[in-house]
Amino acid sequence: MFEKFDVIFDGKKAIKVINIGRYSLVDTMECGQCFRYERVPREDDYIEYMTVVGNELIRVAQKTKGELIFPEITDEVFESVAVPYFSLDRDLESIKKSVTECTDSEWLRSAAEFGAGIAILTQDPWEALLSFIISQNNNIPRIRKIVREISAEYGTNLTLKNAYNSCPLKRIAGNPNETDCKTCGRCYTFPSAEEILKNPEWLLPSKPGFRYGYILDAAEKVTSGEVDLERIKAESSYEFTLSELKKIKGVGDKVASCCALFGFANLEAFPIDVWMKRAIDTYFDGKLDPTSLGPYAGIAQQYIFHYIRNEAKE
DNA sequence: AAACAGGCCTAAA
DNA sequence: TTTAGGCCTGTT
Repeated sequence: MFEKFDVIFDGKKAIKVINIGRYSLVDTMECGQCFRYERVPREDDYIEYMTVVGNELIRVAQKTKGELIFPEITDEVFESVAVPYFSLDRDLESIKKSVTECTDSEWLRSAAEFGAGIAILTQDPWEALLSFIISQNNNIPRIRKIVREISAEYGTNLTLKNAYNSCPLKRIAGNPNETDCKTCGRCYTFPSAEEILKNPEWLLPSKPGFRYGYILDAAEKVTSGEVDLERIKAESSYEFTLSELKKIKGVGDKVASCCALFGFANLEAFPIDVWMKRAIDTYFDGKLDPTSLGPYAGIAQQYIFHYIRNEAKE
């Protein structure tokens, strides 16, 4: 179980968390499970990100694996937002142990060792659903751009609410205009299904292309309750999550399983995309039964995904 | 300039 | 039940 205590960071009160295994902030944020993270440039050797979670702008920094610092966060936001989102309650080491005990593959064991610091975030199901609908036949920079622009179009700017007392992203080189939040789009809340349905044409400037109809169908079915996200969460069954989400046009196995894993915490979900297909062909003789990997097959998937994409780099 | 990007839908075997 | 083409847009 993690421990937390107050520290001074950037001259202000922050919360430091320790005893979270080998938690790696970089690997967790950049393994492709979420799209709204932003790296904040720093002078020192901390790695810092900011991200919008629900109605909160969260900053998080790391210098040493297994330790996290949340600058300027209140205890209330830490407990109610940061702990669940960053899955600080999950024991990464025992998850890794479970995965390695479920396989004979030396390659997968190496992948698990390599990716032991990856935590599966617990994202908002609706935002995850839309993000992965947008992700299809698309690349990550553009996915992130579309999500940002949709947020800026509909959402609320959280900059002023931030105790940082200014935009934490002023230091980000990619921000085209330091004073124009709408153009930057990084500090906005994500719109609800109802909000999108009220002004669907606001989606168009982000150029979602053929995904436009899919987003609309998702918004309609979620608003009407035909796809009941609350109930899916309550049932907490992977099979049920998949079958419900696949009622939405544009949601197939891959998008549904990503949403199950990253939005509904169905940790046995095993999304198979082109990268996974390649990995299975190359390292598992073309066949790998996800259920054989146990209750944390989804984390195994992340190990594999992360390993094939980064193995050569380190 | 053609192919591809962390898919899915539809039509046709 | 499986397979090929097409799809918006942007980048290489």
